[in-house]
Amino acid sequence: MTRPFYVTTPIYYVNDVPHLGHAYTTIVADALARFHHMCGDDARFLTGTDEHGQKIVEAADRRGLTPQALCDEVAPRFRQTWLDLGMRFDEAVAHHGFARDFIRTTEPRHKAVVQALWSRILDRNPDDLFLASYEGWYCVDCETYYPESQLAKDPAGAWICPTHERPVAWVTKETSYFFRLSAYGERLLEHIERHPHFIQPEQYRNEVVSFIRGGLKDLSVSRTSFRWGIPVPEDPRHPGEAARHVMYVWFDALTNYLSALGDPFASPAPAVERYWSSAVHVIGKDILRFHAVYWPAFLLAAGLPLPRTILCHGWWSIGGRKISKSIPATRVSPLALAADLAGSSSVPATGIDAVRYFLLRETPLGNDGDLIYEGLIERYNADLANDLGNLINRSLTMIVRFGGGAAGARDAALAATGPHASLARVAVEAARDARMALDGFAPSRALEAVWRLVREANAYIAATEPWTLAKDPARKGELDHVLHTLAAALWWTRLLVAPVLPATAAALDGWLGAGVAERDARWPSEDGFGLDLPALRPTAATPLFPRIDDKRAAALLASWLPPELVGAGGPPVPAGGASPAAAPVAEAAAAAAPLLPTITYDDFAKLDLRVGVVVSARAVPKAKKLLELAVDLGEERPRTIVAGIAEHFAPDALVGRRVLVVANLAPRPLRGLTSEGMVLAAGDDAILALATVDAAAPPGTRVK
RNA sequence: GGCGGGGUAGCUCAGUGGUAGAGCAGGGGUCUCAUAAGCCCUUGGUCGGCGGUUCAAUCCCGCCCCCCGCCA
Repeated sequence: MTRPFYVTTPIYYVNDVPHLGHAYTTIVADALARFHHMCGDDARFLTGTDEHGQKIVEAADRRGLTPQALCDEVAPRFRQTWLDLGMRFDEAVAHHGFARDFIRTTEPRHKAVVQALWSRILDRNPDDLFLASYEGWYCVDCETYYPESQLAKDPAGAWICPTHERPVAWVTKETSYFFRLSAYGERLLEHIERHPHFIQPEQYRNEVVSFIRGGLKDLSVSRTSFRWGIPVPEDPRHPGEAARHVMYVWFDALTNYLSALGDPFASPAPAVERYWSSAVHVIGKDILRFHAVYWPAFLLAAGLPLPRTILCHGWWSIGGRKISKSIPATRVSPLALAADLAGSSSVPATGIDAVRYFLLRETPLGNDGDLIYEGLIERYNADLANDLGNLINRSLTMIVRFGGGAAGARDAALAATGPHASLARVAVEAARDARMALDGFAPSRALEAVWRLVREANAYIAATEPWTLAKDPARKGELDHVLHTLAAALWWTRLLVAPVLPATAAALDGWLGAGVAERDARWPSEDGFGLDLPALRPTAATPLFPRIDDKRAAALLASWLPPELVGAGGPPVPAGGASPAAAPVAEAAAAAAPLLPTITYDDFAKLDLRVGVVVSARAVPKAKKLLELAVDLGEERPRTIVAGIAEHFAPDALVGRRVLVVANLAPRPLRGLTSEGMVLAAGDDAILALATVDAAAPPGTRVK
């Protein structure tokens, strides 16, 4: 009997437009499900949409729709996004080999279980659900009451919710059902104590513990102010009262994890019994408390087992800016980003792989991440284009060219020696380390481990030089072994990257001619390197991850960064503090690099800036970035100036241009030349433009 | 204010009681199967600050500063 592994994402608020934050959570869960399936576990994946609550009613009213009609219209946005990202639902078992489910809280199967859960709590612990009235500030978006100490004020002096930057409403004396959360503090602490992996990573565990120790307040779990929710079941203690209430959104929403498995109180309840105790809830840190405190308390009250792990991750920001409605540029569409990255790839779906790779590799799970577009391109080029994509391409080319399309033949004696043995050792370590990392929910570590194999395979090619072997018929056996080993390295790479890079794995299957369906691919066993190859019929590949050259990088950056945010990639904007209304402007201004310390006029006067005219320009041999310029400053002879602008300007394009030169800079030896000054250019890491003058000032003219 | 996490090379991060590592970026070299990719070599750090324990601390203890989070 295989081990069950049940992984869930939060159900997303149905009226949201899917953005990178949603995609991150879902991709983490998806990669874990794929990994566990490959390890032979009985994996199961769940995501869905949260469709009840007052804010849905408001949104529907604005559009003149019924709440249900609105939900039916917009719920497919999420489903389709995950489909577009390669996660099938209907035929999931056929494609991935494991079950995927998409649940909506308006489905009958969900409502029935929520009501059953409520009734069960009422049966077992009637005191845990009681009527009381309350009043206070309420944020519709959070579905939560707040004391004034936790609220902020907008410029007009009105209280607003700090998370949603939206006015809170004063709700008076509404009678509602309360859940006696205060009775569960000790039991929750005990569970957390006994199950060290219940809340991960550990920083969040500590947070929850201290929150519980601070004392738990009873929780309002129903509403009478709107009807768009799951009705509270009849309460014999208060005839007629229950009919006025619908359930508090969190009681409803959290229960999806269970309702997707069927009725937990039915007998038998096969899916619940099989999967529930293995549940891993992947969540963002904003909803930690609901998952690590409220949800387990509900379950305890109902006498149900708790999920295995609450896996909490950080937030992504975009160029240092929190993802928010007020800054549209932060609402990055994962699909649009993937399409941009795919560019001219022969396999467009690898754009999705690139996004998945970046999100999982860039930042350790649990930490906040920041998407800096320059960094995205850098990582894409370095890891995916140069290392992985190029490895795939060059290896298959050689297998086809030098091996006639056969994957060669293994030579056991040779395999135990030199670079052959070394590659095998690294492969085994990569498989083991990546497995341990993913078992421990550390995808960034796992990818790091896998890339040790990718690099070693590139080094293996350099060490064995198949092109040299191919010239000497006497070394045919050695060549065959090298090609076989390369095929083995590709095969293992294909397996190890598959949880994160499914499209890459599929493309490799095609090129390798491996007759193994995705659903049957298994995580490599530790002693199988070179021995576990399926029958292969390799064919030539085409570039999977085409390198993004400077020109395309500039175009992509220009399209990603709207004009008002150009300069992003600088220091993050300080969180909080600034008043929400003023935030966009303040953030745009703050995006520029911080100023250097103030200098005096005397400091400035030490600079001798001159207008120069470029007389000639040529690339400095063997230097990527350097141009050797001859610049006329009106002196006896032109200055030689070595400038690091070769990646952005062709030599010919510079001749005749007026530039600004620091003329009294101490000469500096560079590449066997002596640079006698410095050309001013705009841009920090990436040069954007040369500084110049707007009229034909003669060479040597002082600038101040 | 309380609690927690963190402050290590330009960037993103590992790490250990014996005076530090990886990837990227930078510099040099080199092969040609390959996406001007790869491979090899290499420059960078008083491991936030000050004390203490120790033969020895970046790692242990105390105080302080800064950042982030949760709570009040």
